[in-house]
Amino acid sequence: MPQVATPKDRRGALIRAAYSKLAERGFEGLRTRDVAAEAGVNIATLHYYFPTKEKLIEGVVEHAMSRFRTTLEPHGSTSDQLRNHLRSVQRLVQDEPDLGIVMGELALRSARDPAIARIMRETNEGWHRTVRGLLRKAVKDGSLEPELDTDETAAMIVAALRSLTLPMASSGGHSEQALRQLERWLGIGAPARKGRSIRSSN
Amino acid sequence: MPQVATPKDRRGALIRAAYSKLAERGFEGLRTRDVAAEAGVNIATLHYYFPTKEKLIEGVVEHAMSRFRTTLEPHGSTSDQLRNHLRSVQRLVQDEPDLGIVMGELALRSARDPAIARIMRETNEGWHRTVRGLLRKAVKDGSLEPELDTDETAAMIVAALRSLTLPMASSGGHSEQALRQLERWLGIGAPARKGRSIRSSN
DNA sequence: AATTGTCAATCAAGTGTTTAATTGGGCGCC
DNA sequence: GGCGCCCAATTAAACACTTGATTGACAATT
Repeated sequence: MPQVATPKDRRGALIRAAYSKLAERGFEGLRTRDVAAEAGVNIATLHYYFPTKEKLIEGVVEHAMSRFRTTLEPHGSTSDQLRNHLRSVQRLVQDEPDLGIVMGELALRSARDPAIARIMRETNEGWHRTVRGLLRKAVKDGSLEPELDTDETAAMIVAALRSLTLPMASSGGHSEQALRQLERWLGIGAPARKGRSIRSSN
Repeated sequence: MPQVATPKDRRGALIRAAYSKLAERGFEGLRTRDVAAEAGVNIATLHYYFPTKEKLIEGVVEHAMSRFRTTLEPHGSTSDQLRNHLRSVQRLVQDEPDLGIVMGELALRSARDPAIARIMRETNEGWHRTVRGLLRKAVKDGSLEPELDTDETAAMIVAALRSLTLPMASSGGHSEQALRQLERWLGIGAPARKGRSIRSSN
C-alpha cells in the first residue's frame, strides 16, 4: 500500500518503506524503485535524501535497532522483571513479525558488512548485560539461587530468545514450549497470562 | 579458487560451488555466472544441468540439509549421547562456518519460499524428535529427573542450539557459556575438554 | 534570484536465460 | 577397418530485461 503524499518527513517515510520492503523481500529482493514507490515518491527523490542504497540501508538498520532496543528495556517494578523481559521479547516478535525477519537479514549481512556487524554486536552485548543485570538483581533479592552463574545464564537466555526472532521457529509452535521450560529452570514459572490464549492448536 | 577440469560429477561440482558462493555472498550476491566460474564451466553448461537458478538452489538446499542431518545423528553409545549431541552441533558449526551461514540464509528465505519452508520445518521437527528421544532415554535409565517434560525441554535445547548456527552468536564468545549452562541445567555437566581454553577474557 | 524538493527520461552495468555452433566418443553397417 | 550418424556435453555470443544511479528541467518556497 503506497502511502502517497506524505508531505513532511519524506526521509522517515522512505526508511519505513525500506524497512517494510526488506522484511517482505529480503536483501535479495530489495529494490530502490519499490521503496520509492511504497513511499509514493520518485526514485530520484529517494536519491536526493539517500545518495546511495547503502545509506538508505544504514537508515533502516538504525530504525530496526531502535525499534528493538526500546522494547527491550526492562519495565515493571517487581523482581519478576525477568519474566516480563522474556515475554516482552516473545510478544515483540509475535506482534511485529517484520522485526524478526529484518533482524535475521541484518544478522546474516553482518557476516559480510563490518559496519552492520559492529552495530549488531553492540546491541547483542547490551542485551546480554541487561539480562545479566536482571539476574544479578534477582539473586541479590533472593528470588534466584545464589550459586547461579549470571554470566553464563544470561548467555543461555539471550541465545534462546534470539532463536525466537527467527521466522522458522515460530511456525513450529515450539517457541512457547521452549520459553516455559526456560522459566521453569529459572524457577520463575507463572500461570497463564490474561487475554489471548497461548495454546497452539497444532 | 576455481576448480578447473572436474571431468565427472559436473552436477555435484556445480552444487558445491553454489553452496560455497551462497555462504560467501548470500542470496543477495549469488550469481549464476560466479557459480559457473567457480566450477570451471561455461554459464550455459550450468543451465544444461539446472534449467533454472531455482533448480540449482534446490540442489544446494538438498546438499546443505544432508550435510546437516548426517552429523546430527546421535553417535556414541552411553547415555551421555545427549552431551555428545550438544557438542557435535557446536563443533559442526565451528568447524564448518559455511554451514551455519547457509542454514541462516535458508531459514530466512523460507519465509518467502514455501518449498524451502517445508524442508526446513521437516529438518527442524526431526531434530526436535531426535533430542526428545535422547531425553526420554536418559530419563528412563535414570540419568535425568523423571518429572522432566521431555517435549518442552527438547524445544528449549533445539532453540538454544539453533541460535548457535547464526553467525552473530559465535563472535561474542558467549556460545560456549550458553552451552555450559544448558548442560548444567540438564545435570550432565562434564569437566574441561582437552585442548583449547574456553575461558573468555572479557 | 537563489534554494529546495520533485520528477520524467535516460544511462551503463549487470543478470538470468537462450541460441546456434562445435567437439568427441560410441554404434551400426558395409 | 572405415564411414556416416547420433547424441551428450560444452561453449561463445547474444537476448531481453532489470537495477542503481544521474541529469536537466520545472515548480514551490524563501
